[in-house]
Amino acid sequence: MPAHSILNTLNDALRRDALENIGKMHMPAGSVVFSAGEQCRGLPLVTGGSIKVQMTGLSGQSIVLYRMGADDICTLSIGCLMTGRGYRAEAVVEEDAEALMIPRGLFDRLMDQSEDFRLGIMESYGRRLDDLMLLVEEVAFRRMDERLREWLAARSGKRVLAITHQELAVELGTAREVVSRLLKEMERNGEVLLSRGKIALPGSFE
Amino acid sequence: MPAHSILNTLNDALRRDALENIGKMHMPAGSVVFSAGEQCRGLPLVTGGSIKVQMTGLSGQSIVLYRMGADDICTLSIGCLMTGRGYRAEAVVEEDAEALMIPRGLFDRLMDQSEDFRLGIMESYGRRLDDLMLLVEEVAFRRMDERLREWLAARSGKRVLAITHQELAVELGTAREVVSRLLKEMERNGEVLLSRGKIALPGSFE
DNA sequence: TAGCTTCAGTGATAAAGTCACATTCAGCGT
DNA sequence: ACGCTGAATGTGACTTTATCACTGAAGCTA
Repeated sequence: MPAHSILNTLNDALRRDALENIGKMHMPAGSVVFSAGEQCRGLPLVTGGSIKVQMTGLSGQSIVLYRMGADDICTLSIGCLMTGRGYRAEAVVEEDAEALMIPRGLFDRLMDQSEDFRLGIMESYGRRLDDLMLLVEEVAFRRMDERLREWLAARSGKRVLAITHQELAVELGTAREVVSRLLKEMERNGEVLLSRGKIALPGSFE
Repeated sequence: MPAHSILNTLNDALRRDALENIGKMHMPAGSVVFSAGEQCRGLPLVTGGSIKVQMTGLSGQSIVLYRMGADDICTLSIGCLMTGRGYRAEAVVEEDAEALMIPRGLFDRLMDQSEDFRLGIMESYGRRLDDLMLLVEEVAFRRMDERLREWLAARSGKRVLAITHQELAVELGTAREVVSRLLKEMERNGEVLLSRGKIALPGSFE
């Protein structure tokens, strides 16, 4: 079965326990892992693919909070698991994803009996808090044109991005018109090449 | 000693352990609990007063992320404690505060041996994540005049707030001028009464 | 009371968000 | 191949927020 590094350090007894109780999930791109208000039924350990977590405000506008990929832990689920409150955000699969689902009982046993498991969970939590703090700062203080350029630069491995302006607006937490205008400006500068649902980055058209 | 509810459920052995190893801290208003980059030396359990956690961006601008009060746990410290990375934010005492400082070793023992302690830590983490997610949404999408009014309304218990426009700007993650203009507008509407370093709320001057 | 320092007010301008609508494109059915 | 339709994009007009560069006012201290 696809491994998750947090399981590597378990002793034989716990490993057996884990093998018996872990559920395996395959989720095709586009599927919704959980949505706002929903109850949590276990802790997902992501083993592959890409999942984005986003929230929708009262205003109806959405913003992407962070992504999960191979070897990530869905820290957000732990809080829901422990308190019984529903999710505040929703998670959508971007690239076909796989995850191991740890049910509540097993989670409690692992937390009780494995120091390394606890350590992994705590580290994951810490990283998530850091991410969110950085996001707050970015949203509050940074200029949108810089943030857009950085978002694109971070994905310059792909020569052509298949994304609409609306989706990009949700990534950055802004309005579609703002993204459209900035991209148009960038196209005039020769920084990108636009077509319906696609953004071609330099290197792909020079 | 001032209690923290997370310690209430410990059994006798752990309680003794705790009593022997917990450090007690008194911090006067204005003192800095920790600042950015600093290493973490233990987990603070806040038992009284008020501490604000804020971060300063690359731009040099700051924003208040959240506050801690009686019975709160400084979740942010756990990540630093586990990974050894420095704090990304800073914490400043607003109203004289007290906290119990749990050193790393004791924290590990409590996490190992008390299910309730673990539960308390996880719940605290969950709440903090929720807070930060809500803050992201607020900063990204809500109007500044509404946010300012809500901030003031949440403190309408005090008839007169002793705060400068600059401090208020940090609370909301905006510029001082913006706060000044909005407050001036509110004063024209009779919603507040301004004087140097003070904001008088309705009820105090009607 | 003169001089300093901090706090607050304000005009000008740029960036970003909002609203309303026009235009363009891709896919689909006939 | 043609025209329809819905989604995606373009854009003007206007408001809100951010930034810059000051001015003025309040309180403190020597």
